[in-house]
Amino acid sequence: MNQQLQGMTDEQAVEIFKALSNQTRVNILQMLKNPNVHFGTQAHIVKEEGFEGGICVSDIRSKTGISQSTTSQYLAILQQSGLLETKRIGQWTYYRRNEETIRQFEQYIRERL
Amino acid sequence: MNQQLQGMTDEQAVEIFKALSNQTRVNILQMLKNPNVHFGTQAHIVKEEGFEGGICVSDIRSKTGISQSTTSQYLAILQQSGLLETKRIGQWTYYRRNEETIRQFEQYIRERL
DNA sequence: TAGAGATATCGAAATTTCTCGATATCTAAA
DNA sequence: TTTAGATATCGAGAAATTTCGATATCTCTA
Repeated sequence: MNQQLQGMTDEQAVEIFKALSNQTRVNILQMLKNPNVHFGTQAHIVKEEGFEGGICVSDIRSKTGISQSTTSQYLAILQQSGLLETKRIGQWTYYRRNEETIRQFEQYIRERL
Repeated sequence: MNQQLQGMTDEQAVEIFKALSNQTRVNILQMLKNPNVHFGTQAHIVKEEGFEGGICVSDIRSKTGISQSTTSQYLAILQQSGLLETKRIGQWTYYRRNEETIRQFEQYIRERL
């Protein structure tokens, strides 16, 4: 049975709940929903290289009020849960939402919770 | 602006994420979705007093493999987050899902996350 | 190849969560 | 009113999370 039919496991869902059990991490996910609104024209929003909408760590940090190391860790937690995807381009690491996981998470809540 | 239009706050949603960041508590919420399936005919499923579908703490405990005190605490966490509602009838405390909160939570995930 | 900027990782202290057994409280029944 | 059963609360030790500053690593450029 393939992943499309199977959907998300309970374990994956609990990892996502853990990732979201922190207001700052929820805020990060929400800000990345509309990068153009939350990050100004001076921000480095990726428009090429097949990673459109990606925002670099320091731009995200400047919106959160937490330290650089905590920002990096929070982004790793969100990425490991599947909610974000990441790509290194040059010296920057860009993060953006993984809409496919978010869609599966919505489906889990709707059908399995 | 009333609650219906306003929807759930970020703070309420984070409380729910915390409540669900534990596999046993997720299991409890899932079992309460279909009490007749998960709790046998010997279970005390409320059918009167306006609290249909409610299950008492000891029946829930017998399905979870955790201690009585932990079961009681987990149910309190779920109730305080709004996911469960509770009613004392005689010497039993019954818990059941609060489908209205769950619906608002689904809406939050869909529209705000 | 040395330096600067961006990000990741490490180590640690403070706080929170997990989970239990013991005990207290509440209710019905003898 | 004493007892028994159901549930809640308390106190505590172990584990996990939070969050930081310091430091390491990576990449571009001088």
